[in-house]
Amino acid sequence: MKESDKQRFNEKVKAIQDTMFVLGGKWKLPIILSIHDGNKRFNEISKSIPKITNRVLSRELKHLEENLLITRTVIDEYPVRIDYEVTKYCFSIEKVVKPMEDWGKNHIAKIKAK
Amino acid sequence: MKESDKQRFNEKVKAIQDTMFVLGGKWKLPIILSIHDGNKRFNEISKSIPKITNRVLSRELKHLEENLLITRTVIDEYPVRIDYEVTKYCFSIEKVVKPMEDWGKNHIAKIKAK
DNA sequence: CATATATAGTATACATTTGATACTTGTATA
DNA sequence: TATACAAGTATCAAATGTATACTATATATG
Repeated sequence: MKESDKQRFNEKVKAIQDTMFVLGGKWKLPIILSIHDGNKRFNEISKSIPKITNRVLSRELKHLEENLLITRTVIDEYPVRIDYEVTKYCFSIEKVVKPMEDWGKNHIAKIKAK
Repeated sequence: MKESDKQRFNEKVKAIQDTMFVLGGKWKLPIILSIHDGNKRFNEISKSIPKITNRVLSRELKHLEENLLITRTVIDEYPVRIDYEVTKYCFSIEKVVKPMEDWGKNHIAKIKAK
C-alpha cells in the first residue's frame, strides 16, 4: 500500500469513526428521535425512552448540543424549565440514518435465516 | 403518538441500533478494511491496526464472523494458520459506510468552524 | 407555619467492559 | 536444550456504565 493510499484510508476511517462517535451508542438516536417527536423537556424525554437514566440522558444531551444537533434553551420561570429542540442541521443525519435503517432491517432477516 | 406509529418508530430504532451493533465501535470497520486490503492472518491484521490488542481483535473477528461479514479458514500446517477474508455480503456495507464517510467529513469541518 | 411538589440535573457507590501484559500449546529449528 | 512461531487466552488494573438517592429553588397545600 502506497503512503498516499494509506493516508486516504486513514482519513476515510477517521470520518466514519467521527460519525460513529457523534451518532453511535445506545441512546443518541432514540434521544434525537424523541425530541424530534415533540418531547422538549428533560423529564419528558426521560420518560419517553425506557431504561435511560438521568445521568446518561444528561451527558448525551450535552454531547448532542456540542455537536450542533440539538439546542438547549433556558426558560426563566419557576421552576426553571429547559427546552430542547432539534436543529435544522440535525435533519442532515437522515442521509446516514436511512441507509442504516435499511441495512439493519435486511441484516436482521439475514441473520435469522442463518 | 398513535400505537401503530410507536411500533414503527421502535422498529426503526431497532434496525438502526442493530447496524450500530454490527458495525459500530472503535475497531470493526478498520478490521474489515484491513482484511479487505489483503491482510489475512491474525498477526498481519493486528500489526496493520495501531493500538489494537489481541484480546479485542480476537473478539471483534468472532463478532464479524458471526455476522457473516468475514470468513475464518483453518489451514492445517505447522504452526496452524488461519486465513480471514471478507465475504461477498460484506460489500453491502458500502451502502452504509459511504454516507457515514461523507457525513463525517462534513461534520468535522462544521465543528471546526464553530 | 410545616410539608409536599416540580424541575433539571449531580453525587455516590456499585457493576460491567475495556485495555495491558503475560502466558498457552504443539512442533520445528538453532 | 533453548528458542521461536501462530493464534489466540488468562489475569488483573483502569475506564466506563448503571441504579439510586439527593440537591436547589420557589410555589402550592393543609
